[in-house]
Amino acid sequence: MAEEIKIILPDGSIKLFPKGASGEEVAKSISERLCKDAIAVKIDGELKDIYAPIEKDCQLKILTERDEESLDIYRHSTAHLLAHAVKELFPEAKIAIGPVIEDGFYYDFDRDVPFTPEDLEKIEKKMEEIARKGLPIRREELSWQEAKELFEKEKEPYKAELAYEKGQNGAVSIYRQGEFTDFCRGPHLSNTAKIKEGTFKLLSIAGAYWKGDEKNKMLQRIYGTSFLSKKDLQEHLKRIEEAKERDHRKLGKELDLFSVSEEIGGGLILWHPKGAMVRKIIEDFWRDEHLKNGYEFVYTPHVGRSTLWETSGHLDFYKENMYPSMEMEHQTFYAKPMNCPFHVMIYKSKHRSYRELPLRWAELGTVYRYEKSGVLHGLMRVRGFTQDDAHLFVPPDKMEEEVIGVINFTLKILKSFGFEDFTSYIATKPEKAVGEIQRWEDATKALQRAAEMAKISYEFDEGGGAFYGPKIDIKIKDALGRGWQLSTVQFDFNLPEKFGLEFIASDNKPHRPYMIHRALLGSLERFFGILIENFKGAFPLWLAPEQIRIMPIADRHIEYAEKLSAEFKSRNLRVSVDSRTEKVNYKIREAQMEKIPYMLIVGDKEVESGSVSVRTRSGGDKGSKKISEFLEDAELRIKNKEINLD
RNA sequence: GCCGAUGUAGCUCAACGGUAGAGCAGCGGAUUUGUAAUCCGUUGGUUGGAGGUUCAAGUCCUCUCAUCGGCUCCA
Repeated sequence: MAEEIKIILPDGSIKLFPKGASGEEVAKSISERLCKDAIAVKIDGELKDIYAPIEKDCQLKILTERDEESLDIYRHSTAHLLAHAVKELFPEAKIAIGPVIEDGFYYDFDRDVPFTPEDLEKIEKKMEEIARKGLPIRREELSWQEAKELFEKEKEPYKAELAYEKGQNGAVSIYRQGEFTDFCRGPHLSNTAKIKEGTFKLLSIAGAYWKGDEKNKMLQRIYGTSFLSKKDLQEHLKRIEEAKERDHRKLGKELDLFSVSEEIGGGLILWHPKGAMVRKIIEDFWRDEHLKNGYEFVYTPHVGRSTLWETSGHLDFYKENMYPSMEMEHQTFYAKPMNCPFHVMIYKSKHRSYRELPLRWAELGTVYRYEKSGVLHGLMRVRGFTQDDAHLFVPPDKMEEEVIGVINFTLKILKSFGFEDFTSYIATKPEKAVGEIQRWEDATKALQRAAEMAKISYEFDEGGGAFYGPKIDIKIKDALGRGWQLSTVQFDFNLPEKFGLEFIASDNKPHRPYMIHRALLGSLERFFGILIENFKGAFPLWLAPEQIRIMPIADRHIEYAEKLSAEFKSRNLRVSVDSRTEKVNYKIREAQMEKIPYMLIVGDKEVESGSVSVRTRSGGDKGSKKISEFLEDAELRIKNKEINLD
């Protein structure tokens, strides 16, 4: 009599099966449908292939489309299908790795001839063909030596290398489907036919270094994605389209906000009047809030002598990110990549007493950094940018309080721009670091406490801090659910040391202050880019470069329009009059495309009754309103920084 | 920096190795208009830059710059 094993299902029920039964059989015993839908199984919390024999009593869960883990398995099998198709079409291509990533998967290949977009179509067709064949996908376990030998025989050097590396902890596994064999941990779907037509798509081709190392050979990466249903894939493709529509580079051009000129150089931003207006409003707000929160402002130069950067250490650890030097009268200067040494020099300009600490010095400081040409990207990654920087010099006993204050201040500012969803990352001490251990621990703890007090979620990035101190980075989510890192609060144990910063405490002895760098918005360029994408160029009323456009219907209404305009301007509203001899439809269409929040149409009726006909960019015709009524409403929305107009 | 793609009028895009074109914008004129494009006319280009192949180059080749998708890196 065959030995029996007990299988506990998620609902608590227990079933008996002969030893060596598979998840597939268990599923079948429950229903045919479940068996057909099964993607993989979870045995005692471990993901396994659906056909894997079960050798002992266990808890078992059959994963279907409804389970979160299923999508990754599905994608991973799609990646194998991709590699399989490529090998059939281009046998000379060597396969490297093909993992699942956030929105899909990729597979790296080594092939002398580059893949073309037409190749992608061919590969996709071949994938469908292989899927339809319904090839069983089967796992095999073997020693790493066997695996290495196998892949060497198949002339797959990358796989052989992986077999050697991964094999150092014991046995490894491979998966076969038809003629195709891949080195893989699994689990996988049980059959290529389980990958349904219309659920996957190849998206792009890109270069990628083997193992992500610049020194290694560059391989060709094919990106793709797959979903458990056609509908999910379609939705994802729509999201990609939506992201394209929101691209700040596209909108920046259309709305005449900024540009980059080849003549000036890549990564150097020209802020056009409308973009500059938004920036001015952000800056004004930023300054006002800083004043309210106990900051003082400083201004510092754009360049500084090499001796400064030697003392600060930047020429040691940051040189490859700095613009090359400038020589002048036997002295060497560098454009600043950071503001901190300048602020430190202000600190050092006289003796500091504990009575004046903490000092909080803020500056919208423009810095220049050399970025490799290939990484430049619109406003998001540039070579000259303005940080909303500040440095805090804090006595140890006020350190924690100060950190909590900074985090709260940060969140308040971010919320003003309509961001609500925050996550944070606390980066702790890396192996190579400067500063006393005690200070690292105290500072890290303070960051953690601040995150807790502010009620934002946080994760530790162990060892992820800079060598000079721990930090907390705050990420926001935008309207499309994409994460962006904006704020950062970093301790610096290096500069106070290097520059010998001190303050005289009540014991009449010199002590070393804590120095904290922080930026709330990150840089004005990147922040502006994020705002553009988040709002799809339709800035909230308080930020809109032009808030109101008045549209007289005929020439005889211009006088009235101008009168209104003058009155609005005197109340600090940003308004213009479209007095061209054009139809109202024409004027509206233009204003609408410029995403102007309010359109006020004035004709005979309005002139007579002293009113305006209000139209919003989002809600269309709002009907006629008394001027005072309109003003009151608009001004309230501005004051409250409301995003909605209707 | 590396791999690949792209670069044509202000913008969006056409043009088999054989005279560079369209729509929009701009400009001129007509139209005095009620909630997303009124009509007519018209200007505009060393085809990113530099070399080369060819009787002939926007088109083919080399170099270079920029942009795009990634890699590495990052505010």
